[in-house]
Amino acid sequence: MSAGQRPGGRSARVRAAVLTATRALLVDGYTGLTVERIAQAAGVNKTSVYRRWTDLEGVLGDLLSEYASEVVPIPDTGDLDTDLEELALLIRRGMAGEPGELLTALAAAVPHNPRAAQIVRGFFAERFGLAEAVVNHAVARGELPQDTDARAAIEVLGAPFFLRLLVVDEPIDEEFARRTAAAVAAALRSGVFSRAREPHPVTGADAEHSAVGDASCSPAS
Amino acid sequence: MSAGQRPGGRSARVRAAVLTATRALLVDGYTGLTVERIAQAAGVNKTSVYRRWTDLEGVLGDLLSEYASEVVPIPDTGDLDTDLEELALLIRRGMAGEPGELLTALAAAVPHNPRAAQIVRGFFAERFGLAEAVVNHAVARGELPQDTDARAAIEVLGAPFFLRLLVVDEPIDEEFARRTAAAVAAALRSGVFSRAREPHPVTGADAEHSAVGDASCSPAS
DNA sequence: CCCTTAACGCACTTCCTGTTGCGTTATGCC
DNA sequence: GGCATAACGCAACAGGAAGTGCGTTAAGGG
Repeated sequence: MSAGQRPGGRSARVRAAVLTATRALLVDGYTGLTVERIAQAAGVNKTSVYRRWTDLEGVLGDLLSEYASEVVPIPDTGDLDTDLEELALLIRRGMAGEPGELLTALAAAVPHNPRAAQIVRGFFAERFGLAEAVVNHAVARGELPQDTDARAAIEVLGAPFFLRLLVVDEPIDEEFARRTAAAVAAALRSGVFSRAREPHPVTGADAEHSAVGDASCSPAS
Repeated sequence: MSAGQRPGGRSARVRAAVLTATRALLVDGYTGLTVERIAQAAGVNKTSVYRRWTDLEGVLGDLLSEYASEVVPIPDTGDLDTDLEELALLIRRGMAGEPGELLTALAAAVPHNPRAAQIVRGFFAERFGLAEAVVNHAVARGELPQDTDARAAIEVLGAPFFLRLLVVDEPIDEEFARRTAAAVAAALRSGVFSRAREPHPVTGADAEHSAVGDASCSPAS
């Protein structure tokens, strides 16, 4: 197998040095992060960085893909609430340090950098895809309707974290994570995420709100 | 009253020209948007732009504050589900065109521009604050517990929209808006957003909003 | 109508990112 | 060990956006 061209010591060393330096620079903020600075911190010439990654976002993307390749244990405790809560806490921890800064930096580049957009979207697609298992397990256990839209539920679960990370300046604490998870669990149980959305089949606790609209209110004119 | 220094025709004209030009440039994407380009499109020298706004983000912020000053009618139909759904559709429409591009551009600048961060956060704080009324009205009607955290609920409602706007590349359609609104409604009813959160009273087969029935039927608004 | 001066336009400089050409190093293979 | 060449370092360059000094225009009050 041809591993690139010449992956011998030096190339690997440069790559490692650059990624390590980038990580180090990321911890104290993305502001002013530039290829030149990274190269300097890595003890490498910026030309090498441009040659290998072509872009600042390329470096960040490479770094992100390292995190993406880390196997995260998707919770599977046999209980939907517990699984969602642990998942939320997992997301929270994942955003706490470097990955958070990394995502912030890449997300900022999305509007004017197609490659950055592709990288971030790919990351999300993969992570969300994995997380769907939590919902699908509950479906398999019969806790949720068969036609539950797992993807949509996970999106609602993850979104508040990113709002806080990217825009709002409020802490992403455990309380926040637990509450968000509980909200999604409640929504799931209500049947809102059924693809053919009809009032809850769950627990036979009929009582729809859809009844409100039709019969009782006959619009006069 | 001293309106600045000399608000006579020219200043106002330049200001209007710049903002209009910026709007026009925003519609076909934020990419490559720069002070120089705006000035050129406005038939104005870039020096004037820098003097007045000091920054590209300054111009965008000014534009955003115009949108912020537009009065949006917070839904108040007497029914939580309807209110939330209309609110979601309002958010959707608000993100459809220029404001969406505007928020995207400013959000991208947040990580490396404190002023942009302040502007965006201020915008969100105001808008979210207004939207809380929808929840608070429901509390006042007795549909929701007294200690419901309106802010948290609105955050969960709005977040998915921004995730799609800023990161993910999926359409923000009406179906999406309705589903998100329904999810938040379900979560609210489950008591998840009570500040003193107690283990689910969920699926309160009884706890029906039978009270809703009459209120929503207020004839001929 | 004139005078003061706020606000603008123009040309220029500065700064920083990203690129290129070329000589140098050291890897991988014989 | 020696050779071909991938990969790197260095320095100079290009391009574009931010910022500045100064002369010019026109608002607004007398």
